[in-house]
Amino acid sequence: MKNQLEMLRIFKVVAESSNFKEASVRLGISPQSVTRAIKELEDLLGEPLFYRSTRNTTITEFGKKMVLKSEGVIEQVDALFEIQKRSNLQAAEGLVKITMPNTFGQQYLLPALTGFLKDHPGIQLDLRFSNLIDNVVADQMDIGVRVGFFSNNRNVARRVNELKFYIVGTPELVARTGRPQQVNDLFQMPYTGLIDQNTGRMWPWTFANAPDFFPTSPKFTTDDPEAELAAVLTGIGYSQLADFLCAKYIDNGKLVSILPEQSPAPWGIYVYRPQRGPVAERVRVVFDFLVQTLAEIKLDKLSV
Amino acid sequence: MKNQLEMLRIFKVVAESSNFKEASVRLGISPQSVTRAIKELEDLLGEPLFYRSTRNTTITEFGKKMVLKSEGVIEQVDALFEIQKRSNLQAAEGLVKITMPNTFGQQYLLPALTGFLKDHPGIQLDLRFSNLIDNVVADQMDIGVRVGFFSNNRNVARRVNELKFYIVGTPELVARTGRPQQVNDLFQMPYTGLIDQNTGRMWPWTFANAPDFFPTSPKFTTDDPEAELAAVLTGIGYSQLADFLCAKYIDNGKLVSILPEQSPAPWGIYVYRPQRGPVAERVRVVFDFLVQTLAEIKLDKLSV
DNA sequence: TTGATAATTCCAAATTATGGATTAATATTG
DNA sequence: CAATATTAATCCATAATTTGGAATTATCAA
Repeated sequence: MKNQLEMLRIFKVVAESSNFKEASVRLGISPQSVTRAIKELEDLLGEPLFYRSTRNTTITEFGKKMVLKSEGVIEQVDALFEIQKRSNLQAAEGLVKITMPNTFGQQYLLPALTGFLKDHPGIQLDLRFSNLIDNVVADQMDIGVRVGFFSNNRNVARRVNELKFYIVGTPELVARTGRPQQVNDLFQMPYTGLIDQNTGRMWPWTFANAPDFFPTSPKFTTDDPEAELAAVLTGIGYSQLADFLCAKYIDNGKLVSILPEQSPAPWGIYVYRPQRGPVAERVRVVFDFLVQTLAEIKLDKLSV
Repeated sequence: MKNQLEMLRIFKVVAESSNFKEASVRLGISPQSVTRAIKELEDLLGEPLFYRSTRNTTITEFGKKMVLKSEGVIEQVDALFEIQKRSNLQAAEGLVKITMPNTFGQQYLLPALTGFLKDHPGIQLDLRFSNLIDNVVADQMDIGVRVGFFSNNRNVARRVNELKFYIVGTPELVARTGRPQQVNDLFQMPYTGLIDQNTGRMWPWTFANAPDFFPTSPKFTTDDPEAELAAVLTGIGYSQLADFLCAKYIDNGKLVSILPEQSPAPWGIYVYRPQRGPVAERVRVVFDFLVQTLAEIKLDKLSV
């Protein structure tokens, strides 16, 4: 395989697929070609891109980094070759509706998007902040940003970043209760709970090497992550919080990270849009901007 | 010409040359290929890149713009593919994921690996302790340590040490039951059993010159080797234990080794890693360290 | 244990790229 | 003004590369 760019294109699709076979169908080529392209790429890069057996294919950490870079390069090349088409098309203008999580959206996306609007005077945005996954609303949206997982293949989804979770408490709290040495210790100490607005039930705490914990008797309960953060900062109890909420407090010493080695697998941050029909230019522009922006954000300022 | 990137590379050199012939010399290809590449590029872009006659070639305004963009893209692609050259030159660094057995790993590997980390500040380790052989997890690991056998030839496995097994009991127990003189005597006496987490079934006892024994009515059952050791130390019953668990107790007289001449063939301790694809330097370094370390460990302090 | 499916390897066939020979065009020179 | 020299373009046989069917191996599920 002499064609570096083609290898990257194949790699990108494989990374978005759950296995080589699926990728080969999407690409309209044989699975053999996929195998060869990935192998060639791995040889060139000197590092594996996928952990794979005949029944399982998962991307490596290195692979994840490479996808983002590859996508950038591919987009640029395609942009080069579509210059004449672009000028033919209508300019990006019109209304774009986006749904996103409350806290995360207002903290990270709102500032970026207002900046974006200055560069794209023809575009209007309609932002809906909600932690609820409401399909009726979602179906009327052009773009969505969500944390967690999708089981929905009507969408084109891009995993653009990830959220880590930390168990945290104030230094005073730690002094009072003693530092928990293992996961089980936590459940004897005061803690706060967060309601999942979708189900009305408590969010479980998850760990790398311990079963999920469903808070049964929290000192404080809310359905708003920021409120929970505020409560934790007062020293009411321990909590498992997303890095974008608590990282800065860990850095400045207001909070202490407990049992960091028990951090669960990080959650994905996804940008998605409905797959129906051709994509309007204005939607594509905003979508690409969000993907770009979110991929670059450093949510976790901690030095691990 | 299918290779967009190659076309851009040729275009770039032509733009820097005064004519196609010169470019062909610089590129080490024939002038025909240059002609074709530029023609193809112009067809794709829908616009001429050079004004040319047989005696003169000058770049168009459109061509000038394209050179700049092409150079950007080419640099990015090259940067992508030069990652490995840098990392090959540099010291090993990055994340290495290792899976290992609970007890054995924490007792022998954890101390060694934490020491290793001090000498290799660039390396991060992700250690997963499990007695389960879970392929889904295992496939995402860079290195594994296991006791026993492999049926899997996708791995590069090194047998680095071995585990011996002893039938042991407390001196009090021996005094109470009388010292077993042959294997069959054991089965009439109290004993403990260990569950194989992979199968949910009892581990058989094995002997040099007697058939395997499947504990049918143990006084005490667990799936954790350390718990079984603790039970045996209380004098509940006899057990067949790995040397790294019981050797020191035999030495200090807390346990007595029964029928040592019936010890089964020792089990291998293996360090392995997936065979596919190239091996990252950081993985190689840790792998070699583990092989080295494990080969040197004296698990059995007994003088046989 | 069997059946089904995915990844990989091998290899012959199909496709694509290559450059020598030729042709066409045009500036320079005698 | 014609002869000469030089270069781009075209044609085409050959070389090189890519492709996917068939066979192999591995793994999971029933």
